[in-house]
Amino acid sequence: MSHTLGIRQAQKQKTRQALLDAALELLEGQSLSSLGLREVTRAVGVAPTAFYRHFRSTADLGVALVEEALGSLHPTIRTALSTTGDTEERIVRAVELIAGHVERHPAHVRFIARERYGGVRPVREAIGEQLARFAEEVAEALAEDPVSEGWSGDDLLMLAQLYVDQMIMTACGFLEAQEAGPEERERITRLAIRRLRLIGVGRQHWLDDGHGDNAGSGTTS
Amino acid sequence: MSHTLGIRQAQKQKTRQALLDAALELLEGQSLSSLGLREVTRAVGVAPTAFYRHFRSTADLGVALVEEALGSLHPTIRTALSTTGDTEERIVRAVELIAGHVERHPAHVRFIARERYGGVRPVREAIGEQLARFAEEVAEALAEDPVSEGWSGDDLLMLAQLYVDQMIMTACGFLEAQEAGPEERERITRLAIRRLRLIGVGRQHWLDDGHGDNAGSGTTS
DNA sequence: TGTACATCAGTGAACGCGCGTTCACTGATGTAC
DNA sequence: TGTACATCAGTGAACGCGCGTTCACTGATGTAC
Repeated sequence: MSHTLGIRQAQKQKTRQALLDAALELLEGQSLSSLGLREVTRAVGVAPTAFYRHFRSTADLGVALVEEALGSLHPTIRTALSTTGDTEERIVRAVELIAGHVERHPAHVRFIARERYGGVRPVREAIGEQLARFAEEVAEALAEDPVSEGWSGDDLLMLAQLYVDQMIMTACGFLEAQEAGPEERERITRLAIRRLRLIGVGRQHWLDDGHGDNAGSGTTS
Repeated sequence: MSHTLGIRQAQKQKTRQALLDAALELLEGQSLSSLGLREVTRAVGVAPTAFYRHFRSTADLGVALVEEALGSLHPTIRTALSTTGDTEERIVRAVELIAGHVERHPAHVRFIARERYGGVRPVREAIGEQLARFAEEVAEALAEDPVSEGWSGDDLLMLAQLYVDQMIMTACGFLEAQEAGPEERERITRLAIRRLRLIGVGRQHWLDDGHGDNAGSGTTS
């Protein structure tokens, strides 16, 4: 096997990753729009000019970080979606998975939360696109569920986006709780579970309450 | 009446407000953590040193902006809460009120969205505190509603926070829609209404489904 | 009303510093024969 | 295997520039008599 990437390529990847890691760490105390190129290279221990071998600008690096951060979130979402059991079990499991993800990748979560509406347009757009794709994936999984019978695709996507937004807000809650302590973490867990329960109750009675046929139409006859 | 503030005080207030206005405008394209003091004074047309007569730092100015931005949101919330009518009417009215607010104060909304999880701690904390107060206010209003009979205070606060978060996310949606066009605005409106409907359905069946007695207790017997 | 003094919002020069970007370079790695 | 040349990740000096902060100042406004 000779496609071992070559020493040069491997070293380049290593430096690139070091730049990404250093940037992520520096971003814990500031926003991407104030992150300096020299700051990042200084943290890594390379010359400022080396930065340009990997990224055009810090905004470009930011887009790479979006891929990394949401790439690490994707498997967690897929696991949550493939969980079996009754509604309550799946809710608890989902919240546990989010808590675990925040514990493993706090800087990723912070970055996404901070830059989702942040000051760097290409990064904002990259996050928006990825989250839209997550929502589609969630909607597909929801469609498999017997509870979703009779739901319009539009409504399923609406619900999926609601779940994705909840996931991110819960993750932000856990992030803030990290500074506080384990009892705050516990509080956030219980709060998130009850939020999901309430949405779940709404979901179960959506059609009973006559909302099934409003979808996509502007008026109700 | 001699408490007309005096020429000096009035002029000082005027300059202070000009600094706030200029900062808010500059923040449309960047985050607070990259906003420069000289940038702001240049935009206003005063010397950089004049800044210090009003704020200790840009973070300090940011906290003042939080008060301004959430101060402008407060009346909108109070109006939404005091709206009468059935559930559907109140939902539609609430979404209209949010849309109107975003149209009147887009920069305020953008600032809050951007800095809620932004890189400047005192600003983040100021926003968190204010939003918590909004949630309490919403919870109090919800408690008045006959639908809330039998709800624990904890659950009411949970629901109130959910509504506050929805409000902010809807506002962000309208903000993004401003760049797109009126049909996107219409889409966001319909989406937000359906989200609130779903939460409303969950709210109406919360007790039926046996969630009323879980509140505040860690385990279910 | 007029005068003498105090206050203080805004000035402007000066400082040291770190920024992003350019450029020609070096020397290890890769490739062709 | 050995040699000659090409590639290219990382270097280091240099640039012009805007930054935050300091300081002593000015002159309009406020106040006491």
